[in-house]
Amino acid sequence: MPELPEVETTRRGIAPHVEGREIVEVIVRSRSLRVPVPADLESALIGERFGELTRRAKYLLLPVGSRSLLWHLGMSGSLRLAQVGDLPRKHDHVDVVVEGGAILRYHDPRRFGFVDWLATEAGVDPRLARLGPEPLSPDFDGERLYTLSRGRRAAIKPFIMDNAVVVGVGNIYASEALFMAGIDPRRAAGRVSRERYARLAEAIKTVLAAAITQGGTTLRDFVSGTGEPGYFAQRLNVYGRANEPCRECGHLLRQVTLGQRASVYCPLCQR
DNA sequence: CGTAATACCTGGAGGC
DNA sequence: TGCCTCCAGGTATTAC
Repeated sequence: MPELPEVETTRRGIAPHVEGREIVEVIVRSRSLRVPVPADLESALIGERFGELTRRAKYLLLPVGSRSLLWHLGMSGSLRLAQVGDLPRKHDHVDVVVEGGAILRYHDPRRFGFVDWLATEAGVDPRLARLGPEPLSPDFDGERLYTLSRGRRAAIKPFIMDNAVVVGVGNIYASEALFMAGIDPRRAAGRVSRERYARLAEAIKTVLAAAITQGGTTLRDFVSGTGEPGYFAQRLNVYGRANEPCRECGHLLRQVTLGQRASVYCPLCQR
């Protein structure tokens, strides 16, 4: 479900309802997420207040007292606001109830996501330590892509989805950015020019920023923290459109598999 | 080191 | 209706 725009949309939706609020109850219905829910989660959270919510890559960081929660939505997770009295549905694994009656409710059918303590001792949390730059920051540009890609024979699409290269670019937005930049997703990363990488970096920024503005992409059931769907799906040019006509040239879009992921592209517009 | 394959888990869609 | 296979927005680990 969530790539960077969906996680950012979630953060923006829930932040005003939980920041500065005291946690009054924690309900864990299933502890078996990708990382087991910490045994002390309930006891450690009650009585603390949420600090300012931030995001790094597709991770949400929620400060509580002297520590922070590291929350990842995995493939099918969502973090939504509910109210005391709203009955939990199947796969609603964790509720964090704050003063005033708002509930931060974690739903995740596939359980690829997790909530865990951010490591504080011994420096940086290993899950964040090796991440590349944020795609919307000035630290990310075509020059970085060009430099890191020299000598790489793997396809450019899995290359830009590598978190060590740049974070937050998942299957949807990698596909869309490559279309916008006119680059064939199968092309070897090391065989793309500096000029084309400059264009690709701009395309990644443009696509992600537009998706955030639209509230993310709702394919099946993504909803923001406040329950609204994202409207970027209407803007998708290639993702999910195999065998449909290219919006630019009319040629039928083709699907191949790269790095175990479906990749749709236009054989005429992308070279 | 880079690259590819695999594993984690559930549910929806489509074929029969 | 049911059973089967395939596919899905992510990431960590393993094996070359």
